Amino acid sequence: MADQRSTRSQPGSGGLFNPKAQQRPGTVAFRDLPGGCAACQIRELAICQALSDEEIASLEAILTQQRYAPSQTLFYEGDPAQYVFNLTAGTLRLSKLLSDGRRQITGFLRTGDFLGFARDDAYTYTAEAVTQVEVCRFAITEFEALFQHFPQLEHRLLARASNELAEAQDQMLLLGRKSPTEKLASFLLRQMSKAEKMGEPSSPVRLPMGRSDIADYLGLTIETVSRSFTKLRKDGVLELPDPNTVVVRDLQRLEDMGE
Amino acid sequence: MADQRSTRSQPGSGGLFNPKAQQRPGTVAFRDLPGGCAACQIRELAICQALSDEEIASLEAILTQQRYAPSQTLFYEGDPAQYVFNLTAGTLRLSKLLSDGRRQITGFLRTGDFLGFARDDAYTYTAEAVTQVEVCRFAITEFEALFQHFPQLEHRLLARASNELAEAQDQMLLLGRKSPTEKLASFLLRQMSKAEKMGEPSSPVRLPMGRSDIADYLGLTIETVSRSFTKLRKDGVLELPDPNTVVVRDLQRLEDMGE
DNA sequence: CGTAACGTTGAACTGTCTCAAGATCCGTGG
DNA sequence: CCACGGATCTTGAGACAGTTCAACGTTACG
Repeated sequence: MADQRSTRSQPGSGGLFNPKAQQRPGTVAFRDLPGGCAACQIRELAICQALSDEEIASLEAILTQQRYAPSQTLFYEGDPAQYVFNLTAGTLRLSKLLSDGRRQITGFLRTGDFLGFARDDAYTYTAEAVTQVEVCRFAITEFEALFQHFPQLEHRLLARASNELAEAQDQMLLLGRKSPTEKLASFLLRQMSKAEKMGEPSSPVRLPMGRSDIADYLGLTIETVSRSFTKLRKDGVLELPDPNTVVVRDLQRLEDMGE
Repeated sequence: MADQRSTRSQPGSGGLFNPKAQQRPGTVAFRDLPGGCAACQIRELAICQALSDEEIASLEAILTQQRYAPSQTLFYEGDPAQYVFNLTAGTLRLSKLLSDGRRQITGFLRTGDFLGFARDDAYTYTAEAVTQVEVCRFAITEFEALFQHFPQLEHRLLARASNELAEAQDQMLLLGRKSPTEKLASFLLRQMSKAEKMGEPSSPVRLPMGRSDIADYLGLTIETVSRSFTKLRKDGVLELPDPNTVVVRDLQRLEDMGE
């Protein structure tokens, strides 16, 4: 019934049982962007997209840049929500836990994604770095104050939220009704399309997360994920030079399985 | 893409194979609200909440009221998105289909809920009436035009979207990691809290949807849903005077099972 | 070179689904 | 008023997909 051994403690993790967790060890606030937002590479991807100079300046005035090492936590489910974030580099996972340790990952975030909105002033999920991560961090109160003057910002957030909602519904269909192989195929297709959207090649897909993260994202065990990879490989749909690199050999068949 | 037929034809259904389906048989545009929005009972629940008189007037100018009979369809997944809706009475189900007919219900909507935002101008899910339903319908173009003048409206929608997103994540946790009994318990608890929020009694909960809808919402079969109900009943947690009425006998235990 | 984390594979188990039959409720018509 | 048919729900028995438990392989790193 329960997937008890939900692993979680990882090396270098600034987790609950690390006495220094409060200090977010390894987290660094830094300023290494000469020219500021104006020179930001990912402006086009993020909420900053198509904002006026005045708006950008207002955002820039209240942001702090931060770095997180792999498996470090940005915040825990239930923490009082103080900040919102814009991911400028790396991959993040959002997850929720049941009291016995079963975990569900609700999404992987990439460069350009936005996170942090909460309900009743508490985060409803945990956010952890999968890879090395860089974010722009804003105090929620300051961020929301900008809405008054820049409705465009809120408009952009609503568009993003609608999109996330549609993705969440796709994921519900996946979790509730797809077989393990279908789940994995859908997952890989989505990773590919996201990579493509960022100008990366879509065929040798690089998966930054491990099998355990994939399992908890797809509602499976790591063994079933591994077996599904093996099945797709034996069927000639994929090649796996290493566990984190997927070469698609037969896109048509992958698509047939995914939808 | 959508497999329209998917078992689900129900008596009185205005489905695809009904020759009059294009006309939405039984759908009635009506005006039976003397006094208009000003007199609307559910203003406090809906997006209209706390809008100025001017804003309400603008909304009222572009709205059409409509009625749908049980199992009638408001729109199908993939339809070009022309309208957004505010549900003023009854219960609605949102669902997505796989090509072979497997269905996932992504949510049940109640009085006061808002629906219709789409991606790329097409609806991403199907919306059907569970009970008799009444809605206020707005043309999307006209509705969005209001954002320019009334940012408050967009603010309200963002708040709703954030909330829906949090609920969607709860549902992912449910679908991916909970056992059938836990799923049913969580479902009942949520129905109870929603009923309570609308001033209805929380203990004899009325479930407007059938077992098949519950199954497709929880990612189970109807048989497993039925067996889970039976289990909760035999354990003394519930009573079931009839299949659509749930009396909670042991709330503590229900809560323990749900989370 | 040894150890630990991660991934893969195998064998057995078990929970959920599938298939099938019976029970219940409701509207309709004899 | 009661019999009938259809839809929905419940219950049972058996099959099977995915999990659990366990061992082994691989890679990275001190």
